[in-house]
Amino acid sequence: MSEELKYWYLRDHKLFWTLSMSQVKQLCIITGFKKAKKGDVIYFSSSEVPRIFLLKKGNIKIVEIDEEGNETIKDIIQKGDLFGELTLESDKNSSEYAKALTDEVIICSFLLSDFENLMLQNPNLALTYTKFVGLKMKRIKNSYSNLISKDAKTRLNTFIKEWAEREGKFNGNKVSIDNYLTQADIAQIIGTSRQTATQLLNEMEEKQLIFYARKEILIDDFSKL
Amino acid sequence: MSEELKYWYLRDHKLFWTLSMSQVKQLCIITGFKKAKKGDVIYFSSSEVPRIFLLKKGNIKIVEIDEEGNETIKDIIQKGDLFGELTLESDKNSSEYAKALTDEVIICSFLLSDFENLMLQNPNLALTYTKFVGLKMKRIKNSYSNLISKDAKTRLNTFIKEWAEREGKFNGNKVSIDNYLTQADIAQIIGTSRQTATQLLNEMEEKQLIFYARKEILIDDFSKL
DNA sequence: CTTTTAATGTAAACTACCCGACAAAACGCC
DNA sequence: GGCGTTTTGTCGGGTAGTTTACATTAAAAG
Repeated sequence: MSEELKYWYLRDHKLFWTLSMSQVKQLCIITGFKKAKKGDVIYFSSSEVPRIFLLKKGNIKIVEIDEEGNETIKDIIQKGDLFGELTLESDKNSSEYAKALTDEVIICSFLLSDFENLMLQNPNLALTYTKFVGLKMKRIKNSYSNLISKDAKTRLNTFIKEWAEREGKFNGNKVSIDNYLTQADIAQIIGTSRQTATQLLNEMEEKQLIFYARKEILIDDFSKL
Repeated sequence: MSEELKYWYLRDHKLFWTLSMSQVKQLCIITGFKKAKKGDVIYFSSSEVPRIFLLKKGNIKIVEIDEEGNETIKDIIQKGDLFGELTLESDKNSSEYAKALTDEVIICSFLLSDFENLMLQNPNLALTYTKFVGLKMKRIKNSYSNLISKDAKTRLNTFIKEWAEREGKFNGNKVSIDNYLTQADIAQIIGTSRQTATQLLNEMEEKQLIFYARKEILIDDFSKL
């Protein structure tokens, strides 16, 4: 990949619009993973040097393994999202890592320390970044409070709706979503067992609300969801 | 309350250590609620002008009411914590508000816009603040992922442990916590019904792990929890 | 085109938890 | 000190969702 292109990836992001080209170059991007296969582990939060990552292409999930070996999905990252040491504070005792959900994944990364320096020079960046983190927090809060108070059916429903809104291709009331998740993934996200997720999905299919396939999900009428 | 004291309340907070006195004065603190009774509503997130609040004394909870009128606890705020428009972005359609949990509550507040200006002048403040918000996000994430993957008993257990660590007075392995929560509050926090919470608390009492009273909770041996 | 592996479907037993209903106790107030 | 209100205690019936266990189907690998 050309030198210029690497920087362009960053400039492309809303967060860096206020910066000059030379400032962007200060961030000194290092990686550009490619062609990670589905299921590949691509990053550990406990990596030596704290970094911030930017996903340019593909989809990944952030998961955590607890003592008993149970995997919990922390986050789904999509094109354009930042992830990693977003809190500007490295957290040694968390065992989070990222798994590719799609076959082609492109990631930029820069050092946390470089980013901090840049923020000191450019208060506007700091402000934008804080709002950025704040937004992320708000999203997380929302999705979690859904998980707690609603039952599995409602959770699945809101998940599908949000997914469609974020990534679906709309065609009138019909929506098609590029499906890079298995039913097990979906189950994890909405906080239920794989079997219940399957049942609920089939239930929705019987009601002609959605049509689930491994590669694609079709919504017949978004307003009916 | 004396003018100087108001500013002192802010200077006292870690977040503002890097600021000069005159800078703190720019924030132009306005309120200082006092003697709110338990259960009193003291703040609406949808207030006219976006603000950030600082709790100087007492304890409050942030709750949200959904369409059906169900109350969900969003956060427990204690002495020294910031709350309000932390994301630097006002959110009109959220119906959050704060309720006093203790009888004496003192709150400082300043305008979001003043704070933003100050951050632009002082990048270091911006950096510290971002870390602050980040930390909050991490805490929220943790407590929520607990809610999802663990059962009620474990949830109660971790809640009590964390509570003790944050606020308990340790005396060897014995801990005493100043209890400003009802069992119904605790139930809300750990995401279960009041009855289940009562049962579990009594169960722990039978096992001599804790001794619950309305004003105080005693832990016989913290390491046994 | 066949084999292997991963993903989906289905069913029954089991259980943690919710919900309603009511009793007892503790606290605040006149 | 008595009285209303809030908080806590207790009991079952009902159910959503887990778990185990296995069948089937779709996709990848050879």
